This record gives sequence, C-alpha cells and structure tokens, in this order.
Amino acid sequence: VSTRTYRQYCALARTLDIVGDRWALLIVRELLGGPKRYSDLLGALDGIGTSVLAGRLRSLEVDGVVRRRRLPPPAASAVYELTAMGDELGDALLPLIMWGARHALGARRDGEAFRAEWPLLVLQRAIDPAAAAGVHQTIRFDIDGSVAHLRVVDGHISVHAGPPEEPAEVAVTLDVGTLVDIGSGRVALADALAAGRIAIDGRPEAVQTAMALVGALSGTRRASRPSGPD
Amino acid sequence: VSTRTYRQYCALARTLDIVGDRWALLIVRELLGGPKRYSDLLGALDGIGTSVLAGRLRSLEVDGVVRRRRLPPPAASAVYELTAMGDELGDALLPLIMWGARHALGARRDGEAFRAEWPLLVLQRAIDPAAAAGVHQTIRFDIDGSVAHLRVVDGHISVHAGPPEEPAEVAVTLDVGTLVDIGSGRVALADALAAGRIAIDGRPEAVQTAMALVGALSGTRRASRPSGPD
DNA sequence: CGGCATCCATTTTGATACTG
DNA sequence: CAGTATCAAAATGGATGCCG
Repeated sequence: VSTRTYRQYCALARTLDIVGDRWALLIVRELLGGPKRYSDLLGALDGIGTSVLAGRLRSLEVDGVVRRRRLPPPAASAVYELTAMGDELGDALLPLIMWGARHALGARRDGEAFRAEWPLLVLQRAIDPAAAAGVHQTIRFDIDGSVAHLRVVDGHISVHAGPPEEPAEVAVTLDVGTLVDIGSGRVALADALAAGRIAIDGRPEAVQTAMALVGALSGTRRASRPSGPD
Repeated sequence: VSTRTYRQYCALARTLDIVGDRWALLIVRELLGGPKRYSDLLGALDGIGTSVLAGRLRSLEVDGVVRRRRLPPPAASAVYELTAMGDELGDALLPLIMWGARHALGARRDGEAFRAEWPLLVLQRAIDPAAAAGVHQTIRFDIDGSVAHLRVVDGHISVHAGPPEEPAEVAVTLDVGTLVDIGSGRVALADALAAGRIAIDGRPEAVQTAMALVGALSGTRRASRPSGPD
C-alpha cells in the first residue's frame, strides 16, 4: 500500500509513478484494442502473476487510466477498458514504440511470443483518419502464422485478434522480418512488395484502397533534428 | 545478472526490456541536458541506490543507449552521455512527457523535488529548429526559485542548470503553477502574460526574439483523433 | 574525493494454491 | 471466472567499505 513514488515534480517522473511499474504499459497495450476481461489479460501477458495483474488494474483505475465496467446482465462478467486519458496515453506511446521498432527489435528470439494484433495497433493509430474516411473494408493479416484483422468503417479503424467473421476483402501475408524491416524504415514498402516478400489477396480495387490506407501513415517517422551526440 | 525480459516480440515490450526498469528513464532524462558524471546523476536522482545507478548505467551502455567516456587527462574522471540512439529516445519521450503534463501533473506535492532544467528540456526539443536559426541569445529562467538557462547559438539549443555565466539577454520569472498551466494547454501563453503571471526582463528586441522562439513549438500538442472511449 | 562493490532490511515480483 | 492468499526468489534502498 506504500505506492512508491519518485518524489519529483516532473512530468516524466509523474508519468512513471503511474505507468512505470512492471507490466503496466503492457496492460495498456492490451487494452488499446478494446475492452478485455481479466482472464483475457492474464492469457495475453504470459508470466504476469495474478496478484500483480489485479494490483496494476486497481492502481491504473485509481489513476484514471483504466475503467472497470460491468457487462449488461446476460454476461455476469466485467471488462477493463481505457478511459479517454488512457486512450491519449496510447497516442503518446507511438513514438516510443517506433523507437523500439528501429532500435530494440532485432530478430525474433527463441521462445518469444508474437501476436499479429501488436503491429496492427500501430497501424490503427498511425493511419491518417482523413484517408480512411468513406472506406469500408476488412483487411486480414497473416503474420508468421498469427492472424488478426483491421476493420475500417468509414474512418473508424479497429483491431481484432484472429480471423474476421466475414471473409476479408483483402488478405495480407508476410513474415515478421519483413514487417520489422518496413516498420523500422529499413526497407520501403514498395521494395518489399517488388521482392515478393508480401502476398496480397483480394479484388484489385479493394487492394488499391487498402494500399492507399497503409500508405497514409501520419507522423510515424521521427522528426529529424539537427544536433545530438554522435 | 538475470536480465529479466517480457519474452514478447513486440516493439513496446522490447523497449521496456531496455528502459522499463525503475530509474532507467530518469537517468536518460538527466543525460538529455548533456554528459554527466556518476556523482552528478547520484545527486540528481534522490533515492536511487548507488548499486542501482551503477547497474542501470552498465545495462544502458550494453544496450547502446548510453556511452561512458573518459575525460581528457586534466580531469581524471569519466562521464556518461547519450548515444545517437539515446538521443532519439529523448525525442520519443516528448509525447509521454506532455501526456504527463496534461494528466499526471497536478499541484506540487509536499517534499517533491523540482529543477528548472526539467521543463526546459522539453522546450529544447519542441522549439522548431528553423525558428532558432540565426538566433544567438541566452534566456534565464527562474522558476519557483530554481534557476536554469537556455542557450541558443544559431539553431543549436542547449539547456544548463543554474544561472548563465554571462548575464542573460532575457530573464523570465514564473512559478511552477503557471508553467504547468501553459505546458498542459490549460492556459494560453498570452493569457498568462496578460495576467502578469510571468515577469520578463530584457531589451525589448531580445524579448521579442525569445518570445518568437518559445511561440514556435513544433508538435507538442497531441494530434486529435476522432474516436476513443469516453 | 569520485566511483563504485558489498551487505542487508524491505518491497516487488512470479508462481501456485485456494475461494466465492 | 475473477480474483485473494501465500510464499520463495528477485529487485530495490541504504549504509558502509574499498581503492585508485
């Protein structure tokens, strides 16, 4: 109950007082895709202790990042979801995620978990909403055997684990290596396509639309600054 | 030496494997202002244990965020500084810091440390380099009794603790409450000025230049997105 | 002295068992 | 299913000591 703090009146230190504990930001990441139940989170975060998960959820709730909501009568269960503040935190994480993609994400190590939703969560927030306006389609991603899909409904983009219920208009298949090469900026999307590292399935028109969306990433690349050591 | 990891092939998880441990990001923050010695860091990070600081520095060095450099002969000491990768991490932290400024930074609590360099580090990276081109001046900030200064030398902006050695062209005095109100977007700079919450000293011409700089913040405010819970 | 390594009392964490 | 209770292992925070 001691709620350890850095005792610094600094925006970064205060942020870390809230989400700096182990697992906290990964819980937020899981919730970026939408509301999840306790057991969903437990299943997604391999290695977290049940008491740690319960504790983090409570403290994130107290701090206003997460909200616990009881589901309507039929389901006697509860879900956790991000508040508006938590959703904004998701935006603030994007540059950190891209930094990790460029510098911390080498090859996949032995035994490392991977889920196709993770990279899609970046797409969801990086796609220019204007480019998605008027679009209505489902894109299925098959990445190293893990499947997830992006649903675009007139500007609103959502991410879902697993295959879509209705067959997707567009299906994309690639391996993680290709994805990281593109996401980190080491390889251009066009080059990866030309090299046959990405398989895209669907009616040409739908594929066109999908490509336009993914091409319209806003501010994912870091702003270049003049100085800085080395 | 067990180097605990989340074992997830995810850019966020990998990032946290590197800088997710307690104190790690605050060490990076301290180094954003330039090279520091071990004892400087120890002094700035109240509450950190000596072994934790040494351990973090070593692991940040191994991961390529920080570099240890021996100073030339006169000083028989060593300093730690950010690598290019660490400097990029600084950029990636800005949105997180702004999130904290908006949502996690209420009133200053009892016993909380505060140093004027902290907010200036944000200014340093948020000021549009183009706006700073050709400018050559020193701005002294006196915030709640803590003093630091921004040195602008033709587009290159540096932050230093304490008062400048040569008298500053412009001197700004305000309290943390005002600073947070402005930084979090709750109060416009112009309104705070009009309300007399900020005292600015200096030749009118120099003040004009300084105001233009601080007015030219690039991308500090979050991009508004359409959806999101609540 | 600056730059740590060592030792030890507390916390936090991870894993498992247990309960409404 | 959604947690709480329990307990061993790891991480932290302090203090102290060592060494060039």
